[in-house]
Formats: sequence, structure tokens, C-alpha cells
Amino acid sequence: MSDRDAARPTPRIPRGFRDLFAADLAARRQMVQTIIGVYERFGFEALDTPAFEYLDVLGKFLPESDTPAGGVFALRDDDEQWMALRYDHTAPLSRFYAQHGNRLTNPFRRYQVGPVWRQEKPGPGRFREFYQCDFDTVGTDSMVADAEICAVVATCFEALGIGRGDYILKVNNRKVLGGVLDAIGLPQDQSGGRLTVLRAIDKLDRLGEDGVRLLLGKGRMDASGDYTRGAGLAAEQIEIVMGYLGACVSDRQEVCGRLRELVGGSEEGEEGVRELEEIHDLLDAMDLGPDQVLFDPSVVRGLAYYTGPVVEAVLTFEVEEDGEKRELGSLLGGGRYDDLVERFTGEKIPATGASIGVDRLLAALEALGRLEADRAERPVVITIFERDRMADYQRMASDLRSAGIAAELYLGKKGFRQQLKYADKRDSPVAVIAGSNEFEGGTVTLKDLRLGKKLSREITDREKWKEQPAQVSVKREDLVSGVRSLLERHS
RNA sequence: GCCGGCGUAGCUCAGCUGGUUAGAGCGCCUGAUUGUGGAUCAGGAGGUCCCCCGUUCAACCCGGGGCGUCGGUACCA
Repeated sequence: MSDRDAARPTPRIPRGFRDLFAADLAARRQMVQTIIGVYERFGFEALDTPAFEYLDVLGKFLPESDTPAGGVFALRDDDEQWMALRYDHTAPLSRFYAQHGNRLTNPFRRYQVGPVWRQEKPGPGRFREFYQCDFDTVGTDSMVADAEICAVVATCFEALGIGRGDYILKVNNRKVLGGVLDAIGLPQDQSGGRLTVLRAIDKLDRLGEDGVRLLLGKGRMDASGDYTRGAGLAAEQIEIVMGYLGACVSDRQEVCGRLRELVGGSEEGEEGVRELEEIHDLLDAMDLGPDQVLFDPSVVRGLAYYTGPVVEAVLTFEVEEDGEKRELGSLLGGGRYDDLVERFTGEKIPATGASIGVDRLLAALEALGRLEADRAERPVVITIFERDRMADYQRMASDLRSAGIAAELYLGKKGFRQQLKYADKRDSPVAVIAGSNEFEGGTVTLKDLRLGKKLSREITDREKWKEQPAQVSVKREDLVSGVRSLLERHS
């Protein structure tokens, strides 16, 4: 190996990142457009913010130190200030609102679509760069805004072809969760213990009831032999929490009733239940039934900033890949965060919103085979016979393009046979063929590549194949109309 | 972060109880077919068997370390 070889980089990308090519991008673009359409119909306005924010704006300094916390991609600018790639769209929104709130309408409703970055271990359907479609309402504490989140999401899903019954939105309220913790005698100041309980609750769907019981009590040993310390609750306390987790039934009002008992007079808990009841009425008014939105007490949604109602969405069917069931995880997360803006201004500004995970949704639809076919327009390929007549070929391309038809010249150096292979691989609908015969006669030959592909399945005889049933000859001046009629055959 | 599986051609994967020339299918290239994508047939190109160190007369295979990847678990705005 020479020194030069040693210095030659291996082409590769960092783990958790990906290249997306034409079909992926077309699918994503289509999905994002559908989602944006719904957001705008609900009155949200577009906002875009930079990929980088200062680290203190994101709130990701390690406590008592000037180094970034884990989980963010951070670097130091030339003025020594730490900045980091945004890890969601909510923190930049808070910053934007704190900075420009006086010039914005109040309440302020905006959506933001784009990539976010998290420096953590990638997993199945989990990347370090991924797209989120976020929408939020800042400046109102009305439960209407929270209930509307459900309507927005349900509308999006259904517009994307995920019908009623295929998905379920799960709503809970952090205040109820807090109330239950009050009720079992875990006070606010025992934040460590409360966190451990919340973490345990969050794992219900993965570890099941027994796993959660262990985590609430002494702790749990997992399959790999790793031991997780539990919350150390007493048996009676565990029973209350498990009862709470079991309170999810299809009747939302009944859930509220059960929760009211479980929070045992906790003021915070009572308030949470009242909020849920209000949301229930609003959902009813929007015709969102229990087949679309459920109250599920096990929903925690992370540990950080949510202060009230929280929501997540899951698909109700299982997806198999390579014969194995695939866990799709949550396709959307959101909730109310009433003190996020306060960090900047000292003023308490209520806000609520949610974020659709585009990549997971895309993966789900793809696994289901419900992705609409790649609709990106494939170009007509103009093959080249006589290299000294490039101007004539170029004119054909211009004519087609002027008529709004995607077209390209074959730009390689290979022979005609290879040019057609190229067009085939490109999934081009039509090849334009013009050699000396055509030029002499003032015609062009148009080959319907899609029809040809179809016919080739039936033709096994070389001579029949050579008859070229998928080709037509038209006058040069009829190039555009001729191509158009071939394109229309298959649309 | 911790635990485990895997890493052989562009892709999917075989193979070797360690023995010198490492295979298949698909894909790719050339031709049969002076101007026609398919099918068929005949040829062909393509591999540091992930990297480094060690054991050995001999390592793609065994041992150690690393990297990557996949899965579980922890953390997660």
C-alpha cells in the first residue's frame, strides 16, 4: 500500500445518518406536503429557524459546568461560545417567541418542518438525523388547543391513508400522574424517586405489567443480565400505581372517573382530571371517538418539560419485516409545556403542541405497502445516433421541456443498445430515436418503454421482439404531441 | 454506557475440524443481434475473506484488541 493509498479516505457516513435518494425523497416530500396542508388548514404558519442554536438557549449545559450535556451535537464557535444542532423544534420555538413575541400575534400558532439531530445510539427506525413536523400554539392555556392537537393529527393520518382504527392517539395528563404520586406519598421534593416511577410506567408497553412491578419495587434483571434499580415502593404503593395503569378503558369518561378516585384528593391530580374531562367534551364535539383518541394513563412522554396534557400516537396493527415483527414505536409525541418560554423572559407563557415523526411514519407506510408509487416524473430519454447532429437532438429536448415534459439527452458515450438499457434502468417512459433514416424522412421514432416492458413478458421469440410493436413513427413536428399521447396511455 | 450475534465479490449469502488456485445466485461488461431495453446462449471483469496484533511450518478459519453493523438493555428534549 502506497502512502497515497493510506491517505485515501473510505467513503462512509457517520452511524445513524443516511443518504436518501430519489424515491425516498419523493415519498417524504409527498408526505410532508400532505401534513403541511393540514397544518395550514388549521391555521398554523410556517417558521424556519437555524440548525444551530446556542447551547444555553437549548438548555443543554451540564449542570455546574460549561460543557454540553450528552445527546446533542455541540461545537464551539470561534468566539468560544458553545452551540449545538437543535434536537427538536420546540426549543427553537421558545427562543423565537421569547425574542419576537411582542411582534407576534397572541396566541401564536406556527409549524416547523425539518431535520433535528440527536447524538445518541441509533436503533431500529431511530436515527441521529431525522425529520419532524412540529406544530404548536403559544400563548393560551385553553384546553381547546390541546384537544385540537388530536384533531390535527387524526386529520393528518387519515389524509395519509392511515384510516380510522389503524391508529390510536393516547392522551394523558402529567398533572394526573403527579396527583397519583402525591397519593402514594411520594412528595415533590423526592424528585429522584418520582423520576424512577415515571420511567417504570413509561416501560409498560415494552416490559409488561410484571416488568413494571419489578421496577417499581426492588429492581429488574434483564435478559442480558443487566440490573436496573427499582423505585423501592412498598407493595400497597405498587398496587395503587398498577391500578392507575390499568385504568385505561375505551370509555374516556369512565377513565376520568377512575382517575379521580386514584388521585385521592390531590389538588394537582384533580385539576388534571378536570382538564381531561374538558378535552373529552371537546373531542366529542369534533367527533373524535374512542376509536381515535383514548385516555391512557401509562403515557408519560419523557421526563422533562411537559406540564399538562400529553399525547402520543401508535399504529394499531403489527408490521412484519423479514418475518419478524417490527416495533414501530410512537409516531407522534406532544403535549403542554407551560414554562418553557419562562426560561427566557420570566413570564409564564402557556404553550402546547406536537410533532409528527416523518421517518417512522414513512417506514410504517412502506412496511405496509401503502406508500403511493414514486410519482417523481421520469424523463423521456433522447437517444443519440449521429453525434454531429447534437443540435438537432438538443432541439428535441427543448421542445419537450417547453411543453412541460421532462426530457434529457443521453450524455454517455455508449452505443445505442446501451442507451436503451440506460433509459430502461432510469424507468424512462419513452425513448426518442432518430438516426439517419429518421432525419432523411423528417420523422422521429418513439418507443413506448413501458408498453415494451409489458410486452416483453409475453414475447419469448427473438424475431417477434424485433418487430418492435411498442414503437411508432411520427413527423418531427409532431414530436411533442406524439410523446404526450404515449405518456397519457399509462397515466 | 452495558450485554450478545454478525462482518467473505456491487447485492444476498455458501465455504474451510487451519493447508497454498475462495465459490454460487443476482447484478455488471462483451458478443451472438451493421440501428433497439426483455428472453436465450457463449465469454469476461470484479475479493487486502473488516482492521491490527498474537499462536502456528502454514490463519479467511484459532486467541486478544479495535472498528463497523444488527439486536437486547439503560438513558432520552
